[in-house]
Amino acid sequence: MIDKIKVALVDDQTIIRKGLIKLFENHPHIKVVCEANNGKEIIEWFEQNFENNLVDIVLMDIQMPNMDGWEATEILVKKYDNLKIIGLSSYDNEAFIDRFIRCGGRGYLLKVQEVDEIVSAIEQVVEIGYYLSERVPLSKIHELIINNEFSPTFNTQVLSAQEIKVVRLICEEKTSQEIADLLFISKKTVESHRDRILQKIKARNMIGIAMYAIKHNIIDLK
Amino acid sequence: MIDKIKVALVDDQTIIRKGLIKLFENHPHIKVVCEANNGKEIIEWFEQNFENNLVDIVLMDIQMPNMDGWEATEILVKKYDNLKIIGLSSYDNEAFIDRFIRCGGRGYLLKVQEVDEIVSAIEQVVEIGYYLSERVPLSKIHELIINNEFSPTFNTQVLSAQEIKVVRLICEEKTSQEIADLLFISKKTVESHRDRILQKIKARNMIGIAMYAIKHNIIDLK
DNA sequence: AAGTCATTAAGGGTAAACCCCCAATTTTCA
DNA sequence: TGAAAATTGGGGGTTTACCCTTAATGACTT
Repeated sequence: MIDKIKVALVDDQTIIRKGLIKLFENHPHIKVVCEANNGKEIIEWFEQNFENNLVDIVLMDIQMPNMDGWEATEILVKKYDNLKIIGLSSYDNEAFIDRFIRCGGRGYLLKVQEVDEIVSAIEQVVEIGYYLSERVPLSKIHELIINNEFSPTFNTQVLSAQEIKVVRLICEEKTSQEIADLLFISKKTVESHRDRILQKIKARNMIGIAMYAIKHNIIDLK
Repeated sequence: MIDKIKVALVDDQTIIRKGLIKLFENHPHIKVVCEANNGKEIIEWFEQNFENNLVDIVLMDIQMPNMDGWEATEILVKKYDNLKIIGLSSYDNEAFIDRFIRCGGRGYLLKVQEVDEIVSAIEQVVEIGYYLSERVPLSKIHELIINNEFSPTFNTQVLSAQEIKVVRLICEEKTSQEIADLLFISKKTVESHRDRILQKIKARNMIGIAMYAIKHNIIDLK
């Protein structure tokens, strides 16, 4: 008999983790070999436990404290060649999916999808290397392979590191002068950054920046 | 032997629903008698199935399409006296919790909490009528009972209807003049509203208004 | 009947945001 | 290595946001 597919679960929501474990408990093809609360934990687990092929598939939540699913996926696929990671998120957001695939993810599942879909996604990734759905069509995978983007590039393709710092401070209700003082640059530079951000994301004003920041997970809602 | 506690599950995420059902499958005190995808579905289910005491406890997700958990809770507790509803959310947000308790909820659980906590929350609500935690302390329940607020009052206690209209348009990157034209009032009136909103919610600028709107569910992130 | 609050509206002032222009330096990448 | 992008900074302009004040009307409450 063929070995079961060895799956690692990464999700901060205990209910999801424990629920999936129960659901896979007597499954003929799938075995859960590891669970982690967040990105940091799964990376630590791999550092302590990685021998060849201990894990085939990681089911990775995206929104997590202590390292999100994008960052963790980026790090893990770089380090462990055979590892294939499937995203698992509440948000059907194209920017989220795009970023996840660019981070090296092989598929993207929504938490509203049926349990059977998760199983077939896992099996499909093991068999053909990626999971196709309406959300991640073949054309997108193709495009990414052709453009050699099947490896980490951040959502910084849009905003640069400094621009993201400015965005974060704007979202904290800071004025340009205050941001300038905090970043040790001139007010004029902050204004340059702000204007460039507005252009890049096609926003009219700082409200648009705030909305963009939330949608693209640049800031946390707490 | 005492009857099992009859629980209804309301959550749009299939994984959560199916996971909880599996987890409660062989539980000695708990029996899942109904599952629903959203607020609308659970209300329809009750309309079709309600005979005395078919359900003891509803585990109600808050963020759902087709009627959220607040609205559904408000409607159900009004209609079915013995029904007790526990909130189940991803967000540890005081405004969310407050609103849920004001809608008639008896407790609030986070999806990151342990499965055992869910079980004891259910048992506690059956025994003493509400579930206490650090998030919903006794003082808050007390306060609500004393002020006779253990029934629906909306988050409109803070912002008025017109103010909320202004907030929504601000979040769409509209200027005061544009909002004035859309609401058929003068620009100066819009500025009055805006200034009053800033005072009420203790914000410095429109970014603060946008953040408030998101946190308090005045606008949707889509 | 008095008080509170929502809604409407206005005057006037300062500061900040917004929108062009330009340009030097450094970093990054093909 | 050479081009592109990021980072920095400035001049100068218009518009908007922000902050203060006042005030009339209507609706709801005690």
